[in-house]
Amino acid sequence: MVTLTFPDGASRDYEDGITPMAVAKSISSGLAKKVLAAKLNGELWDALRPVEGDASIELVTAKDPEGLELIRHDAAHVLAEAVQELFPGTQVTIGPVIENGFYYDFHRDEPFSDEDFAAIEKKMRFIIERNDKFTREVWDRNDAIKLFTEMGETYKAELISDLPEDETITIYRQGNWFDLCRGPHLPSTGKVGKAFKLMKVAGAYWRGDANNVQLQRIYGTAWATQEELDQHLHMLEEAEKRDHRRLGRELSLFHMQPEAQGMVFWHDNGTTLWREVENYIRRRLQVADYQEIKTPILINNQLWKKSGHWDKFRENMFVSEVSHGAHDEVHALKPMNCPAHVQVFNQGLKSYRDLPLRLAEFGCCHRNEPTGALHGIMRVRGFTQDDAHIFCTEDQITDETKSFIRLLKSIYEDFGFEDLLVKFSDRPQTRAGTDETWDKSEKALMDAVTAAGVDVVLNPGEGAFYGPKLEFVLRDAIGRDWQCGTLQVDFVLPDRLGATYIGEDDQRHIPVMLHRAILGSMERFIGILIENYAGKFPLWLAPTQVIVATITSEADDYAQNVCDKLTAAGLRVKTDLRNEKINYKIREHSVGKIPVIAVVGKREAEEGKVALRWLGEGNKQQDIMSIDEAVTVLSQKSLPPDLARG
RNA sequence: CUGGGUGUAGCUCAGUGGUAGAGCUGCCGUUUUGUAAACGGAUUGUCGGGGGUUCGAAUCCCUCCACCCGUUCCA
Repeated sequence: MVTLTFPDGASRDYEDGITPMAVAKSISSGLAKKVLAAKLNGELWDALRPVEGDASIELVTAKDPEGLELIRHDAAHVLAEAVQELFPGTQVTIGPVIENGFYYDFHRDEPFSDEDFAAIEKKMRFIIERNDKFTREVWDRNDAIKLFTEMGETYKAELISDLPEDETITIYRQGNWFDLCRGPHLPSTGKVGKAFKLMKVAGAYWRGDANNVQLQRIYGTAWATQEELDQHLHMLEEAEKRDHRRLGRELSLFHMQPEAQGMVFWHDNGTTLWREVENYIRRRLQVADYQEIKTPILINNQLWKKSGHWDKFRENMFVSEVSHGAHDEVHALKPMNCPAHVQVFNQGLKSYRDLPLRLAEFGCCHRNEPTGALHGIMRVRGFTQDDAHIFCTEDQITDETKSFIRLLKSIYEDFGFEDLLVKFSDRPQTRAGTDETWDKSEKALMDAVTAAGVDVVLNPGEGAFYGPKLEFVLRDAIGRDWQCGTLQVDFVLPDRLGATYIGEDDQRHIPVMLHRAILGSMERFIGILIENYAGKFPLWLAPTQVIVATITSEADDYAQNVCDKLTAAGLRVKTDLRNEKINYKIREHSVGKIPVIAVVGKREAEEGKVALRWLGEGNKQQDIMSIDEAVTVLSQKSLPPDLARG
């Protein structure tokens, strides 16, 4: 007899060896059809595996996150079986569940291609149709290794030998096919359903190590229902439509070309966007008591040797060698701004009264990233950081961090990002500084985030070698995460570069340096803005805010007059006097994502009015008003959020 | 860095050994237009670069480059 307790607190007795499936049947046949697995005392359990003793039980269906994971996991198994049937000689390795789906890594000499997908999917559907039961078998370790070795499945055999001694080795069977697997699984392949799709094939290393052989990874997505699959595919389409590379071209924001790989040619529109973002940050920093500076891009390698970059970062730096008659000089483009900022700090004697000293720069950095790492304007070789270094005492770390987080959150919110994830990375294996220093700086940082009321996710051992760091990740309009801001505590660099201040005790002390960025890089952040807004920028950011479009050429002079008045009020305005129908102009500028179209025809010209049409899905509403009113309304609405707050 | 894919007009793409194409954009003309595409016309090319095979190459082979998707790394 076993006693099972249900989530509602009720408990029932069942005979020994009862399965969760049988439990479900005892409740209702409808539930029995839906049940995929169970949670026994919180542990996921096969629906067909007998219960071992008293437990709390929770039945898992496709509606539960765990149920969806099982569907994806089993889809991976079905994929593996299908592939092995269609491509004999292919070895299986691992096939985990990932966000939105699953993948399976195979070893096969010939490449898979997208064209194989149709056949594989067909075979998968066949296996699912067949509805084979998943059965769990516990194996002796050596027997299992022998089994897989004899089958030629060397990867599986290797996996088993590397499992901890006390681990139970389980094999799951589906029909004639089986796989090493911890489980649990669905009752049968049929429960995987039809809402799956193979997405792409890519290379991946065995155990993620580039020194190992390369495997072929087939990615798939799987969902509980067809609707969810469709929704997911739709989201992907939406992401493609928002792709900043596409919008960058369509809206003429920027372009890139092979002669300057990983560097951006900003066009007029993109530059306007940049300038608005930069000016906004500049205003925020000014209020937050930062000083803005500008330091050289090209610096002699003597400094990089002192800072340690020449040792640690040389392969990522662009180096310039120039011959000056007899002697050569070696310079490098700065990959970071910090050493240069210390040089500014070092000018003149600093007192403790000068601290905290916050030096900010829109610093243009270059890093020689591998080609494969580049991606549009999100990951480039030449980028501008909204960088700053706060020189302070150890006691000031907490307060500085607190006010930094407050500033960062407020800035993200102004751009429409409400969701923020903060990662806390503590001491790495190889590090500089004593344990006491690390204890102190980690505590100061942690106290600060707690005081700022932010939850953090621990990222153990991922800190910089010179100190712990915070990483700020924001979530965009379609649910994607982007790492932008960062704050790093540094006890090393100020020491190396000889930064000191005179303390209250009249002695020289070494300041702590906080490296911090909010947007991260202007390029990436603007890329994120493009995708987040899908090119439909809020009025204050829009490269062109208003188009004055005429209905007939009789209104040309009047349109120019309207344009002049709006421009004089500081708005970014263009006229469209072309010999085209108003329908044509409205469509074109709507597609061009211009926020406001000011339509003027004979009527408006006679009455001294404008008809404002706001960008929006199927928005036909227009506001008719005098020119002066339009100036007032548009000036008000185009204020950046910080200025709008007054 | 490694695996796969792609590279043809400004954009999206067709063209698999025999005279380089379509749609959209742009340009010119007609149309003076009332809220998401008026009509007509002409033009548009180192077929990613280089080399090779062939009577003949966008097409086959070699090589280099860039981009895309993964992996990795990061701002």
